[in-house]
Amino acid sequence: MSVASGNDRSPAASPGGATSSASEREEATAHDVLGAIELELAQLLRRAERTRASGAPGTSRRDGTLDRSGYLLLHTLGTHGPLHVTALAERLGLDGSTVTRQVAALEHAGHVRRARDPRDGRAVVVEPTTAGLDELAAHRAARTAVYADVLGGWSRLDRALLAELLTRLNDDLDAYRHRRDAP
Amino acid sequence: MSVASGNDRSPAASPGGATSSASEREEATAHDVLGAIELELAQLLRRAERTRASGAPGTSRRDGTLDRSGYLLLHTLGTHGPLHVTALAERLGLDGSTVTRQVAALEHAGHVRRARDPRDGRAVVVEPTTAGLDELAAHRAARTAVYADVLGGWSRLDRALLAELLTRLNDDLDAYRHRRDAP
DNA sequence: TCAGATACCTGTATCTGACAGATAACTACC
DNA sequence: GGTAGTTATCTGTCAGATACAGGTATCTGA
Repeated sequence: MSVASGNDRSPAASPGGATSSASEREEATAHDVLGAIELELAQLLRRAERTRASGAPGTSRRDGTLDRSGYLLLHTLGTHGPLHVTALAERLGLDGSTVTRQVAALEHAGHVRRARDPRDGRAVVVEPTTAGLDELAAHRAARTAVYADVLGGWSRLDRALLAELLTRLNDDLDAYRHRRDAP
Repeated sequence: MSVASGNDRSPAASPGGATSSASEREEATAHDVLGAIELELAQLLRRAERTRASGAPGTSRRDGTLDRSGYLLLHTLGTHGPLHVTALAERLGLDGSTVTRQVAALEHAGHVRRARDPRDGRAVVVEPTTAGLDELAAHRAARTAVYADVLGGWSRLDRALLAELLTRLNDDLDAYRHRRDAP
């Protein structure tokens, strides 16, 4: 499990020229690490798409269980309490129409309740039902169990590191997105 | 706020083993960490899906550039050399039909070349073209640049840690998938 | 009151992938 | 050789997640 053993002889992209100074060599290394992160993330994401399509880890749906979108939406509601569709979209980083559909699906499954906001006739307050929260907990436990299996060989420290680094990565990706959207 | 303060993240025993009767507390903590990992990954993956749909980081297509699927396929070819469709599907963890279509798209764009295997008339050998490899390198540079921006505030050590942990995570997810498929 | 902003919903399109079935080619065995 | 079974690929069809555009209802301020 050597550190990022980049067994990756991509035909190009090698910073040309024999490196002379240490700083140049360091930059090349930094670049490689970024490339490795980029590649690993791409692979991770594609794998996840495949996983979602088939029924592997925590997926099922159509029988009342949650897919990832529903899971994250419900999780947001469970964490922040009842929210408007717009607020959900904002927190989830999604288009409002997408959230509308996800909420509709969750409502159909009995996981959330929708109600007009009495103080704003345009707005809809989305609130988790008890059944929804139960399903959320069960789903979360199932997903966590999968990761307990996947990460069975990891030390506690490495798991903690992964959790923290992923959190930071998410935060920084979020910041990046905002940086790009705003200006 | 570097995570890797003590640079020994080796699978050594948990530091501060002073906790004696706290096995219950430790289990709860371990569970929380798994839950955090699970949640962060779910968020990461969903974010990526959104990113793909809009045009943010490394997406463009239709003008000869690569989407993520094409990128990974081309990368596999660049790393392993010419491969059959089946071998590609196996390495990418995808259904053969999916690879067929991705290869067709890449061929249309001039990024790969297809040829019947002379030793097996059923098989098709997929090979990257020079243009494809160039595009791969350019694409990879662009994506790497995005991550250089996203991870701009990270220490070199944390980046290296992330790269390693992601690599291990991918490997273990792969192993998990095989464990589930085979038996 | 009326214009504009806001919140949500619906219609439509795209991207990615899977599964099932069709076709062509190879392999074994009699 | 002929026939059956296997394998490699392709094609048809479907589903999920999401975006964008446009529509309707509602609110807000002058």
